[in-house]
Amino acid sequence: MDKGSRSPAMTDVARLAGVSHQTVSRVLNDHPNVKEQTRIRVRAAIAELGYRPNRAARALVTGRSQLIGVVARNSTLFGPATMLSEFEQAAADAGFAVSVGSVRELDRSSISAVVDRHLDQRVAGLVVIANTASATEALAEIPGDLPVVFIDGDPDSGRPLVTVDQVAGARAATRHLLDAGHETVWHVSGPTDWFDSAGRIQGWRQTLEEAGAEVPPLLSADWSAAEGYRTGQMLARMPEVTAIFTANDHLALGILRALHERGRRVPHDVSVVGFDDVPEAAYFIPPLTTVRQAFGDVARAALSLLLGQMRDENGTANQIVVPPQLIVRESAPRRV
Amino acid sequence: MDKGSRSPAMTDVARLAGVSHQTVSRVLNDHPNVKEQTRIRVRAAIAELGYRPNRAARALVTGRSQLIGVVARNSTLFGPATMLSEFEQAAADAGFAVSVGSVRELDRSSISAVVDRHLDQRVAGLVVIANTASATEALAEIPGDLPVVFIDGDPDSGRPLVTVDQVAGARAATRHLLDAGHETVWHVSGPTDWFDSAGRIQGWRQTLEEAGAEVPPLLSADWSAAEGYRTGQMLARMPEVTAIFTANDHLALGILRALHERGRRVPHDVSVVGFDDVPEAAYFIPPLTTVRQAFGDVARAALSLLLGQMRDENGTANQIVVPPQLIVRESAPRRV
DNA sequence: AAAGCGGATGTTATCGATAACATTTCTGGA
DNA sequence: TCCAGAAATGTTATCGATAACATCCGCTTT
Repeated sequence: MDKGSRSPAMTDVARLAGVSHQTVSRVLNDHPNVKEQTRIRVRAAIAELGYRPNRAARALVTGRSQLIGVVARNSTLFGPATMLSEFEQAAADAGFAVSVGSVRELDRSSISAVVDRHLDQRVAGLVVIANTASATEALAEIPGDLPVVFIDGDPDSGRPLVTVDQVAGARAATRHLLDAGHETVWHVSGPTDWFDSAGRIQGWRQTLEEAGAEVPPLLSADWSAAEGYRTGQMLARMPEVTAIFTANDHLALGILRALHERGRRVPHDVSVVGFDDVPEAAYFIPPLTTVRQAFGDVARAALSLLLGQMRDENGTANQIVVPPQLIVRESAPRRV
Repeated sequence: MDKGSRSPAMTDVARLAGVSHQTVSRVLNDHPNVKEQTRIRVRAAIAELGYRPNRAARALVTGRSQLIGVVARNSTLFGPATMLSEFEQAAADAGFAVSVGSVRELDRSSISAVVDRHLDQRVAGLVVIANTASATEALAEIPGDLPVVFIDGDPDSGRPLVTVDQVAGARAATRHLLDAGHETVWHVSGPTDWFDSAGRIQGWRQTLEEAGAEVPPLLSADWSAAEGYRTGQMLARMPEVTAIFTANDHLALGILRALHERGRRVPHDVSVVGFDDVPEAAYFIPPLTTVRQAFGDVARAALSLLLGQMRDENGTANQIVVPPQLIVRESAPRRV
């Protein structure tokens, strides 16, 4: 429709509808005091011209844009990538655009730079996927009046936060292995400075202690299949290891291969449970028992917390915990 | 530093530096006609106040923001997720923010909606990750004067495009298997409406024909391990199948499991080559020979094309093709 | 019938930057 | 020494929306 030189502005709509631009603004923002008839006329003019409000102008005068900034680690890890994608969908449905700002490392200065970039844009709110404690420190950079929600952050910070219940997930995994008859369960964790890792370690340890089982030494790794493999080579040589719970599915993959190479059969000799339920986990050899995280739910919860903060000024620090779900497959059946 | 009520504006800087706000603007935009001494004074004032330009104001007056929109399928597939992440990094280094707009399906109306959202934001340019032909149609929605770069789009469109050389990758994979002594190579492709799939099919078929090898029926699937498994169950029962080239690593994973279940050894009985080189491919059972795509290079190339278009108006439709690399591992060694 | 009131609408100021034009200050030759 | 022309800087208009205030109108109330 915009055959003209530039796209129509509010005054163009106003002229066509025979009202002032302010009335157009009122219609757009659903102000109560507009006569129904006028509203209809304005709407018609908007449609006819194909008018769309200039967000830059709005942002300039209100000091706030219809933009939500996301701070995430530059990562192709399944969790964060899925989270971002889900969040964008949810935000779009609510009329918000999402600006991503990824960082290579979650250190103070990188985060500070990304937050600054977002502040430049006058984002209406910020979502921080803060897997590590170092990310939480970057709090200081964020102005107090800007709505912020953390995903996977520090549960004790008292800040609005959405997270998967890592402890419960780890408990379910460990419990499952104990119930299947194993004397104890070994755990290969993610990096210990990640909150996710910490929660999973805690759940694993608690469950063992409650069951009176011996707690084996903690093996910590990064999240990669490579480190899983390396750790697996060691575990494969230890006949007393019959049950392994890993902090994610890719670690489990590496371990499965190491066990396979050493001739230790899964689940006959060793049972393995992962975490995440990546789409291909069902096709590992053997199919992986794992803990599924509802990333979509987390993303939607984060958005709703954020929108809540943006509405009421009295942002009662709210925390939402999403329960995980154990998916049982062959690598760790109910009974060996 | 901003203890005051609101963040400092250009006039505040101007007052402190003892110049007009226009001179501040000139310093910010690197205009040539500013005395060195003045420039220094302004820079000092900027630093002292912690001033940062208001992008909304700039966007309003120039009609264009420092924002690049990305249109992508809502996807946690390794390729697209990596691409987005890499692109954001590159854009940030160049001073641009990235707004993501993901769609569930790459159909005309979804894309149109996302493009509209981006236009609302007055994006300075658009990157479309257009894996399928249907995405290309959405061209029509994009104003002619907006810089656009396609990633993985239609090579014949004549539009600026960056893509991995799928044909070359498939040729290398197929060639590798033929050189290892296989009579022919079976191919499990991705969805046939994806450009990636089409290129890989073409490279596979060409190589077989040139070698005088029989071309087996094409097996097409989606990108999932699940379909790889299903297809693999069929292939595993066919003794004449000794070499399989799959369109991505997850398909290969499913096939590996199916072969394993049927007792067909890899690579002794059957060789398998994937595509993508996901980080965990080296830890499949056995480690997967695959074709690595340099997503980082693609992202940076896309950005540079886009910036080029934004500078010169005469956007000579440029196309960049990034070569892939064959990574040889155990699933398909050089000699069986 | 006049006053008062609230609903509906219009007018003007404003946000913070760049664009366009105006003005002042340097230069280097004639 | 003076002047043209360029370099450096300043002034004012502008982008397109919302905020704040002003006005108009119709209705109730006394």
